[in-house]
Amino acid sequence: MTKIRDIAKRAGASIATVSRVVNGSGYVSAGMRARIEAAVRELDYRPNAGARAMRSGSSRMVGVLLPALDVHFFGILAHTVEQALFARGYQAMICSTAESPEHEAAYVGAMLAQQVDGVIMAAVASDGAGVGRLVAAGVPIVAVDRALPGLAAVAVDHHAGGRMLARHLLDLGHRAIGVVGAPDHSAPVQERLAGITAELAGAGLAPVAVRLGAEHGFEACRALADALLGEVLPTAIIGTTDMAAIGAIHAAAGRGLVVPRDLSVIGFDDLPAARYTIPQLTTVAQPVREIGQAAVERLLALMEGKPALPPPVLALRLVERGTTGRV
Amino acid sequence: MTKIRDIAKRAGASIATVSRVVNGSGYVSAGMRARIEAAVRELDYRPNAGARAMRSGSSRMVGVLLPALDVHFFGILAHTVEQALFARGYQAMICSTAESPEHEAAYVGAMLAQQVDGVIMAAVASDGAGVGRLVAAGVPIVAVDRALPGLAAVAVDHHAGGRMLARHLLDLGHRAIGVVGAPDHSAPVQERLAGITAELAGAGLAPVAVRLGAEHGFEACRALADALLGEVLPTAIIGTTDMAAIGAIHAAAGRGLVVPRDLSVIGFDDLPAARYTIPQLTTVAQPVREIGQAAVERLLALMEGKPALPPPVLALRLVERGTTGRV
DNA sequence: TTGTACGCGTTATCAG
DNA sequence: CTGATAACGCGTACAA
Repeated sequence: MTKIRDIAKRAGASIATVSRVVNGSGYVSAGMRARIEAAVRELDYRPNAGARAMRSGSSRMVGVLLPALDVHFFGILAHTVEQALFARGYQAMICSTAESPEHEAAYVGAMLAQQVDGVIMAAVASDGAGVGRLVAAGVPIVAVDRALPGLAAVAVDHHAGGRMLARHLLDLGHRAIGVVGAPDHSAPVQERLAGITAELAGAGLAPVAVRLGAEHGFEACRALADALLGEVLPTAIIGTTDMAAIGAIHAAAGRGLVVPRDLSVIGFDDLPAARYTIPQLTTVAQPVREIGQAAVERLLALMEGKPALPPPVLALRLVERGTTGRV
Repeated sequence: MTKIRDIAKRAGASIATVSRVVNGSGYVSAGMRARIEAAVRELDYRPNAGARAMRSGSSRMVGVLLPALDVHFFGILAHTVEQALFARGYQAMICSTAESPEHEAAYVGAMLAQQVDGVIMAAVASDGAGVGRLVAAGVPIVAVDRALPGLAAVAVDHHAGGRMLARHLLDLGHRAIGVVGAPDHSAPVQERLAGITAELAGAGLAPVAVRLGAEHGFEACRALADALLGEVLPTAIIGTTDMAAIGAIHAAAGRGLVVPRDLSVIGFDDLPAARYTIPQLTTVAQPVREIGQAAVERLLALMEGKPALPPPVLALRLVERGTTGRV
C-alpha cells in the first residue's frame, strides 16, 4: 500500500503539504500541487480510510441494515439507497440479517466498530436490542419501510395501502374476499391487513378468510392460498405482497379457476414480478426508489444536524392490470 | 464511543491487559478476565475497526463488487456471499457499480482505502482498469459468474449451458429455434449464445433469428422477443436468461400464440421468477448459492495462502416445467 | 507557503 | 501474569 509518506518523498514535499492537496484544505503553491497530484496519480495513492476515520472522527460510511438481500424488494431498496449514498460521497455498509437476531446483533456491533456516521434500517423483525445500542451510541438512524418508535421514518402508509386494496375490490362488486399474506411477523404486512379489515368493516364486511404464513417464498405462498381455497371460495383474494398474490394465482390455476373470471387477485408492492404473470397482476405500487432516496436525504440531514425535513410524501398508486375484474 | 482506555480504567487494568482478553491472546488471570469482560459488556465496548486494521494490517473485510443489486440474480448472489463471509468472521463490503465504469473505479478506490483483505467480483462489464489496480495492490481476487483473465474464477460453464438449452429443444424435435437475450455486453450471455450456436451447428442447424438487447428489464426483453416474432415464426425460443424467456412468453401471448403448443420457451438461471408464469418456465438451473459459497471458500484459501483449491464442480441442471413441448 | 510534531485507538513487544 | 510503550497512517495546530 502506498501511503502519504511515499507521495511526500516522491514529490519532494512534506506529508502536511500532501495532506493539504489531497483534502483541498489550506494554501499550496500551484507548482507543488501539480507535482503532488502527479505523484498521487502515478502511485495510485488512497488515504487509508481507517486512519482517516480515526483522525477525523467520521468514516463517511452509512450502515444499511436489511432483513435480506435475496428478497427482491430489499435488493432494489439496497440498490437505490446505495446509489443515493454514493452520489453524496458516502459509502454504504450493507448488511442483511437473514432475519436472525444474532446476525442483527453482530452487524450492529460491526457498524459501531466501523464508526458509521449513520444507519438506515428496514423492517428488521427483532428490533429493540440492536436499535437501542445504536441509539445509545448516538448514531443517527432513519427507519425505512416500517417505522420504529421514536425514530425518523420513511415508509409508505401501509394501512392506507390495505384500504386501497379492499376498496378496489369493493368497487368491483366483490363481497367475499379472502386475504393471503407473508411473512406474518412483518409489521407492514400486519398494517396492510388491518387496513383491509378496516375498509371492509366500513362496508359492513369482514374477510371470509385470512391466511398468514411465516415464509414468504413462492411455494409457501402458493400453499397458503391453496389451503384457503380449499376451505372457502371467495370471489377475490388479496395478497399482502405481490409474492402472496402470485401464489394465489397459481393456487387458483391449480384448482381450475380462471383469473379474473372466477377469482380476482390483487397484490401489493408492484415489484417487477407483478408483470410476469399472465394476465399481469393488478397491484398497489409503492415507490421503492423514492423511499430509498428520501431515507438517504433524511439521514444526511440528521447527520449534518439540519432541521428535520418534513415527512416525505410517498404516494401509493393502484395499478390496474389484468387480474381483477367485476364479480 | 467507549474505547479501550475506558474499559481499562473501569476494570482497574492496563490497556494491554484489556487488549489481551478482547483478543484472547496471552495469559490473563481468571479474576482480571472476569472484571474486564464485565466492563466490556456494561459499556458495550467495540474495538475501533479502523485502529485495529491500521495496527494489525487486516481489516477482516472483503469487497464484493457486483453490477447491480436490483437484478434478482445478483441480489441472491450478494446474499449468499455475505452470509458465507459472515459465518467465517468476515465482513462484506458490498458495492454495486450500476454497470458504470466511474462507479467501478470509485468503488475499487474505496476498497483499497478500506484495506480490504480480498475481493469477490462478478460480471462487471468494464473490467480491466479496476481489476488492474486491485492486482497491482496485491489484493487476492476471485471472479464469480464470469471468469476474468488470470484470476481464480467460480462460474458455471455457460457454454455448456447454452448447449443444454439447444439440446433440450432439439430432443423435442424443434428445428426452427430463435434466441433472445440481454444484456448483450454480458460475457455469460455471449457464451451461452455461443454454446447454443455450437450445439445447433452439430445438428446442421443455425438459429433462425438472434436478438440481443442492451437492457435486461422485463419490458425490454418482451419488446425484443416481439420484434423477433414479427420477423420469423420459430417453433421455439431460447432466452439466455429467465428474464428474456419470460419476455418471450409475454410476446407470444401478445400475438395469440399458446405456449407450449404453438411455441416452446426455455430460459436460463432458474430464478424464483421462473415459477411465476403459467405454465411455469422450463429452464437450465445454475446453483447460485453454491457459487457464492465456493467463491468465498476460494477467496479465503487465497487469502490464507493455502494451496489453490481445485475448481468447484458446479452442476447445471435442466428443470423441465411447462413451457417446452414436442413440436 | 511549507514543515514539525502530536494524538487518534489498537496491538504487539519487551520488561518486570 | 501484568503494564509501559512503540508503531500503524493520517490530519492539523503551530512554528518557521
